[in-house]
Amino acid sequence: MTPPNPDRRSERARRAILDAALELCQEQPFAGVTMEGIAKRAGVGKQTIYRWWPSKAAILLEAITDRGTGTLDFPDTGDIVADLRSQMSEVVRAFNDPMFAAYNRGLIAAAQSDPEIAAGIVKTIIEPRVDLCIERLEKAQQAGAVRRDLDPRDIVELLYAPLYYRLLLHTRPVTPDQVDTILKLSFTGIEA
Amino acid sequence: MTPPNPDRRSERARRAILDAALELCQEQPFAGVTMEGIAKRAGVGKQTIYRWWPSKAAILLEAITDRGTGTLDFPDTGDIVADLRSQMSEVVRAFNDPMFAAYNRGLIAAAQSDPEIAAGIVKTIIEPRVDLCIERLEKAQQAGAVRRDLDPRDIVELLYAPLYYRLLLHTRPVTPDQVDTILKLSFTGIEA
DNA sequence: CTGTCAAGACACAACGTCTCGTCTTGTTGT
DNA sequence: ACAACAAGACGAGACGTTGTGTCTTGACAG
Repeated sequence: MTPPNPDRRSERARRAILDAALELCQEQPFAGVTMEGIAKRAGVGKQTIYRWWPSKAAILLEAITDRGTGTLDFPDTGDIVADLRSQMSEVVRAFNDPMFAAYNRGLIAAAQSDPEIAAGIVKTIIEPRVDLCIERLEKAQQAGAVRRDLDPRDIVELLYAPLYYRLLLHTRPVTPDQVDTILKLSFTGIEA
Repeated sequence: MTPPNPDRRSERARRAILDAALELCQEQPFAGVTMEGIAKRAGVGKQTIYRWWPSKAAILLEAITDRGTGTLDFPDTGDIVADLRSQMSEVVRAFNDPMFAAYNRGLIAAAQSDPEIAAGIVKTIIEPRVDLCIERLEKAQQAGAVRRDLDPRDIVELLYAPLYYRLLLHTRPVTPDQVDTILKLSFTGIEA
């Protein structure tokens, strides 16, 4: 009935819930994690979870953004290709970390039937990183290393989409080699 | 105990189940479809479903491949860019069909926690289409329209991944414009 | 003293297994 | 060829189990 009062919220319970959710996701596929399991592990009443979160995906999303990978920066050595390679390789490394891959796959799967989660993923995970990459690409455009008549947002998509494609469609493993391939194809073009 | 005998399987029940599954997926998100609901709609015992399929995703996968889009061909007018544009636009149209988009999203979401479904999607949906595109690209390479030092499989990924990226990450809507953008970027390259 | 907390009871829904009695299908005996 | 038969898939639904989301209780903290 009456909405909960955030001022009186227990920070201890909140952390316990986020920690428990992350732990359980490491031990089993995201689909197998339950609200009851999280409550049990966290030593918390179910009501306390339902009071603050609408779904387990929402918990995981907050847990991940809370332990924000920290710095979140984009290298700038002056060599755009080298900078992209190092940043994209970071993503490859993350996708090959079983835990991180599980988080991503689980969240994106949940997003397919939950628009709020989809919006949350874009806003808190994707967009900040895309924006950094766009900034770097704009500098490269001004430096004359990248064509100026292209929308940096489209370039980001062209570069990173193939990584997500393999992660989610399970066609081929995501490897460091793929980064080199993507960069070669997208920079010089496929036209003869 | 004893495995079921496919020779004695009722084709009527099989079709009723596939039809019911498709119907229900059109009426609600895939996550809301249940085995019991399918059985009810199909006028079928639950055991009959569990005897032949391991999960609802497996049913949907078979239902889709059964109503195979039929022809499944890749145009060849001699103009590789025009051919790619028309075929990719077909994918865009499919992704914008609410029903088809729901199927795809639901299946791919299920694939994130079910390796068999993932393998099934790749084998029966993705791969045949990728192979056709590869064939067409190889012709274009021989005709001198596309660089010969590139693996056609990588090119297919570069072209189609951005479509799936938007479909699954929900960043921007999948539009016909996107096809033009992808073709422009990937053919001429982003390097200045 | 008001509202969150931990704990768990509660009704509900779907799961996957099972048990019926019926119907279909392929085999066998005449 | 054709009936009688056995094997097994069928529709229906009961069953125990599990997770859902809400509600109740008493303790405790702001």
